Amino acid sequence: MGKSMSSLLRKWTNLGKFKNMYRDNADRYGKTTAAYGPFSRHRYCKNLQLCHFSNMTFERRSRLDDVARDAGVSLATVSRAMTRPELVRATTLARVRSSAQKLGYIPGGVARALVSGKSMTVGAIVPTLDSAIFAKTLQAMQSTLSQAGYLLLVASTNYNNDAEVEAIRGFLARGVDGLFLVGAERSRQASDLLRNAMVPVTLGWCADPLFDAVTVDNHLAGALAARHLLDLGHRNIGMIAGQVSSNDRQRKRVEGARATLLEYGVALPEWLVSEQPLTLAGGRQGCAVLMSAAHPPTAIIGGNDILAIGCITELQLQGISVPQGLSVVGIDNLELAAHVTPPMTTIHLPTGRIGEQAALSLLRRMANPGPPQEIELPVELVIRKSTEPLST
Amino acid sequence: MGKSMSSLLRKWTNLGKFKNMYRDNADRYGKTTAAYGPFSRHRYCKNLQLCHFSNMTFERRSRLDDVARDAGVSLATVSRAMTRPELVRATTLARVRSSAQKLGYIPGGVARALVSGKSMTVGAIVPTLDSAIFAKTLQAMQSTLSQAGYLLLVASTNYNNDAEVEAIRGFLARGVDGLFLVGAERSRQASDLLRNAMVPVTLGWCADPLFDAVTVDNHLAGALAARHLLDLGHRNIGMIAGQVSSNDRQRKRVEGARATLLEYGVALPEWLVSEQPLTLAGGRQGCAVLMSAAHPPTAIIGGNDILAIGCITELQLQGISVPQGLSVVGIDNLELAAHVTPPMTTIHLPTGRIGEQAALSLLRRMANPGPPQEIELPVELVIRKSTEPLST
DNA sequence: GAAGCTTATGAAAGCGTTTGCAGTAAATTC
DNA sequence: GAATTTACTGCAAACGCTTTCATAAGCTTC
Repeated sequence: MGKSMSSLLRKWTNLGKFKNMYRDNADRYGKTTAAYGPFSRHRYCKNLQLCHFSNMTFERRSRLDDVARDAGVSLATVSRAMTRPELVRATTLARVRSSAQKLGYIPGGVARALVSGKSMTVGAIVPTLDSAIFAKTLQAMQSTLSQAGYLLLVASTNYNNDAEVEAIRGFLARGVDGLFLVGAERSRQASDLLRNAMVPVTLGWCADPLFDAVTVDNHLAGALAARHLLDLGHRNIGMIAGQVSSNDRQRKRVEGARATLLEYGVALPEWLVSEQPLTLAGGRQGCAVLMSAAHPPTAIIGGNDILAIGCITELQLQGISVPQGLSVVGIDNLELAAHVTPPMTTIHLPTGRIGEQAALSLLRRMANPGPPQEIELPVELVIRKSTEPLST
Repeated sequence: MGKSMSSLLRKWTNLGKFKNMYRDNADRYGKTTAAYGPFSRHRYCKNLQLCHFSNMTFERRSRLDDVARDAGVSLATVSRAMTRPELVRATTLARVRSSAQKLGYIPGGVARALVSGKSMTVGAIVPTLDSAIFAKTLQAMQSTLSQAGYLLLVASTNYNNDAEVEAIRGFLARGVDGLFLVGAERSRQASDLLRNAMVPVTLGWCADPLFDAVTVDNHLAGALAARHLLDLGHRNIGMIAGQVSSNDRQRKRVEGARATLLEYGVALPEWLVSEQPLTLAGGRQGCAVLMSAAHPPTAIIGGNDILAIGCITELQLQGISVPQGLSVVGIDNLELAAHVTPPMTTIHLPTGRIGEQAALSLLRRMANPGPPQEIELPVELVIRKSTEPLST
């Protein structure tokens, strides 16, 4: 109806024949909108909103102009009162604040983000949230960021590169102000996205010359574990690790161990490295594999604590006591490592500090641009009761 | 300089005396903006952006109108091509898509959120990320949400009510489309905020008639643990729990255990309940406290698995073997519970499913409003090796 | 081949903030 | 008390999209 009416109108006024009549159109839009006002999407919904837990409609959230009206000032003044109170007179400020309080005003971060270009959120992409390591890192990160008024968006990839690309794209689309990622290896597509992101990126655990990074020396962690066992006299050492082809942290740890062993003339052949999922079950499975070899090792390095603890469990089940029958050393120093029986020797990685430092790095870089910077955090051997000298 | 110039101008033209000269002002703004164009904030920065890792300036991220120009269509058409491709002609669509690809266009979610009122993010607030339970829940949640195109914002409260209020406010300010919270108890301020939020809220673990919830029967979990020990003949039972005054989950578990014991005429007095931080160390400490009593219990219930595992560790250290010397039962059924020595009897809580169901609940409620709904997930006793009949 | 439908496209009006500039009230100076 | 400076406040543009309405372009149909 409305449509044919307006096409009739078009004929009558013969407007269709004119070009460059944008102003004219605008005028008509003005009138039309006013006429259709109450029925147009925006006008109609503008002051009402459906309540999600009762199907009733309520008044919408209050905006800057509601507060302005209530306080009898302009919207701009309210905005300034909110963000730069030193610019408004004390009496006005008080009036605005009490109005805001009264109306339960909550600033609209979305609009704010649009105009300022800052969303006050950073995104973190980790392989999985369901891991003590990443959980601890994210906890530290979130806590540091929130002190600076930033919120943390999280995504997990399940160690899948395509999921990572999707997550990056999603975060970029949401306009995050910074990005945290684990490891330095990723698909070409992901790298391209990051390089063109124009958003600070900080990597965790491993470094890439293109980005900021908070790292630990994974190679050294492996080396330290190996050296400890060598020092105890072990010469037949096995390792249970994650999938080295897709996990640069695990790969470097294996390489570090291998290189150190080699210094002592001890080989770490493929068949003494069992690649397993990074779970307790994986640790047990890896242990079973290694122990079923012709010459089972006298000591085992876990690529992380979870693998090492799984390994200890399996050994105990097989009736092999730790450390008398076999020494086990882990990497990470989870809280758990100190509380298993026997308390586990492991390489301490400052997991929480990685998150904290990554947050600080992001915060710094958001404030001042500059060349990429790597912060390397120290790793350290923690000797407990799961390792002992080789009994001859 | 500019200022005094313009006040001089004001005098000369005597404009100051006229009221309602907004149109006039607008005209002058128009000219002024055009004249100052290249020096005004927006114009100046509009096409350049500082690169965070090199101090160089690059071209800004491409926008809808860049793609439009490249494809030779209007901005509106590009928008439609992105979000409702069925509305544009196939050939146009292809042209737009290739332009978008070429320019590396990433949609601006912030603007999108502003106009649509949907930010495609949901917020989750948990006591801490650094806990296997919440980590697992969030992992499941994130994974379910991301399938629906939603992103997850997280915050942690460290069991602090004020932090929770801040987090809620922050999330609301960012315009989250849904909110997930743990437990049903919170400060008055937080409740008010949630009630007026006009955003779906889903609670986890405990229910509140005002909101949707995905719960487990914490009372039953405690009861099941107690009944299991009673069935095994134990009559002197202790419990290590979190702080019941501020943690409704833990409190209900204690209450459930106590009620069930009472059915058998067994009391659970205050001195047999040790409140501890929810850590392994807390579990050990709680165990030490209980075992130092005049009549130490013959069985202990852990308010969660972490406490129970800490408890087992402490017992082993004290030379008490589990289950021969003392039975221990946990609550949660973490992956770890099956892998400690001895494998631990515990109450299975569907931790991951809580996250998954909470995500689905939020997704449902964002689509259709309705009265609050509670989904209760089953709990179940899992008997392993840490409990055995009371040896008389 | 004119009239009517249907489909594709374009112009511009918002969405709720921040902020540059202009103008006005208040404070200070002479 | 007039003139000048300073402190505050207001208007409107801009942020990058989505969507409404109008029109233009293709189709049918008689």
